[in-house]
Amino acid sequence: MSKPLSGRKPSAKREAILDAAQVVFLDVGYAAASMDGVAARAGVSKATIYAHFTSKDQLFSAVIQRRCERSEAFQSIDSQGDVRAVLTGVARRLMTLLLSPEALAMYRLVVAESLRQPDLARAFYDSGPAAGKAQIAAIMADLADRGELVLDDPWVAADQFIGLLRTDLFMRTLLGLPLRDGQTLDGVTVGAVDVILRAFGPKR
Amino acid sequence: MSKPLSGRKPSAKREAILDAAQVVFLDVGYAAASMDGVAARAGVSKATIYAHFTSKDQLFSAVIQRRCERSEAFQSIDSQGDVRAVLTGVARRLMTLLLSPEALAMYRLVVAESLRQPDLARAFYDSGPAAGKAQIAAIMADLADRGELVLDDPWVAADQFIGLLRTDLFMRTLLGLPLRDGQTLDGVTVGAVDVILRAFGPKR
DNA sequence: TAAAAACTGAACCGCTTGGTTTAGTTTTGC
DNA sequence: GCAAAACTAAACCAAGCGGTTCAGTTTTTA
Repeated sequence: MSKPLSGRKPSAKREAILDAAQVVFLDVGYAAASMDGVAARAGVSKATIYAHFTSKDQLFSAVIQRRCERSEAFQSIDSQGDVRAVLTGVARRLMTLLLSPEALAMYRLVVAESLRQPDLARAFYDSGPAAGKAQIAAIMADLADRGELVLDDPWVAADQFIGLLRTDLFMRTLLGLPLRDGQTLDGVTVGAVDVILRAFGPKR
Repeated sequence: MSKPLSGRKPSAKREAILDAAQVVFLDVGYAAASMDGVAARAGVSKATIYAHFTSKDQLFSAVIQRRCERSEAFQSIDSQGDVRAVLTGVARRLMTLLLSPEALAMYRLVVAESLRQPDLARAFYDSGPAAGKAQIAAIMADLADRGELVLDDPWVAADQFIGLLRTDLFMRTLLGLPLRDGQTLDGVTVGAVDVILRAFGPKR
């Protein structure tokens, strides 16, 4: 009858609903997900859901927002050490993140709904691609300061580095297609680092 | 009463249905699109749709397939001339294709449905990303033969070249977010070509 | 011109959906 | 220990969906 307006105190039920909704949405997609399904999975009555969230849209949005806030993909990367080693570490980390089933599911969802729910697209972009790029740009700027790289603009370089990682391997995985023979995470990683080093390495 | 099994003769109604379905699907997404809506837009009765297509799924599939078959993105590219000019031409062409509203809408759709409709994902991949990559790889192989590039594997290089183009600009456009200041198609194009030339150019 | 095929439009079916309500039960806070 | 708040289960609603049917009209074809 009355909504728990109580700030965002992590009510147990509320969390259960969000957890269940996350699973259902990421699993079957936005449109195919039903509120009854979410309620069942959460072990909660449908009325309770509507006591916490005003609509399916809003629940969906809350799910994505929460997942976004939680992502701390690149905290604590040490930019010390050999350039190649640093870049390889970053690349491998980003690759495993990009290729993780949850990240892919989320990407599929957000991309599909982005035009219908611009706020969501923004939230996703800011806490996903933009945040990652910022971290990588910072690292590359560091390397440039140490003279290990020669960069006009670390942001552009970071952008290009990421692009070199999101290649065919990513596309195939995203689409659920089998990988080609010899198409490996490490292969792509090494290839990208090679290109970056040849393009921006100090040895000229 | 009887279905026009007549091969794939381009019946006028059939085309009208496909056209309308394409607009509707690409516009509102698969789930949100209704057969009544398609019928209305096609100026056709719903029964006629079901005389030509067995289900919503199949209609959707037919729409995507048709769009895929039609794409002849890179026919007639001359790999003669200055390396930089050739690469820039290719890049600009690919960028405009990638950023076109229809291509983006299609990408959103297919990515969203890929897990539910694997055949569709495959068809899209083969006639889209894979076909493009093949064309670009061929061009790069040409350039390598002429000694303008030094490549281990033109396929890998093509993959990386494409990756360098599908960067932040693409992501933002895909998500419907406004572009950053100074974020232009030409900027990305030039940047990608620069990297490729520095990484694979002959002057060492 | 006449039979066959394609098409219409609207009614219709069964089902699911998002969302609400109600009446009653449990949990919580003080 | 009690009142307020949270929750439940189930019924319920209106709407929209994919898909079918059908009686009647138009178009094709030869």
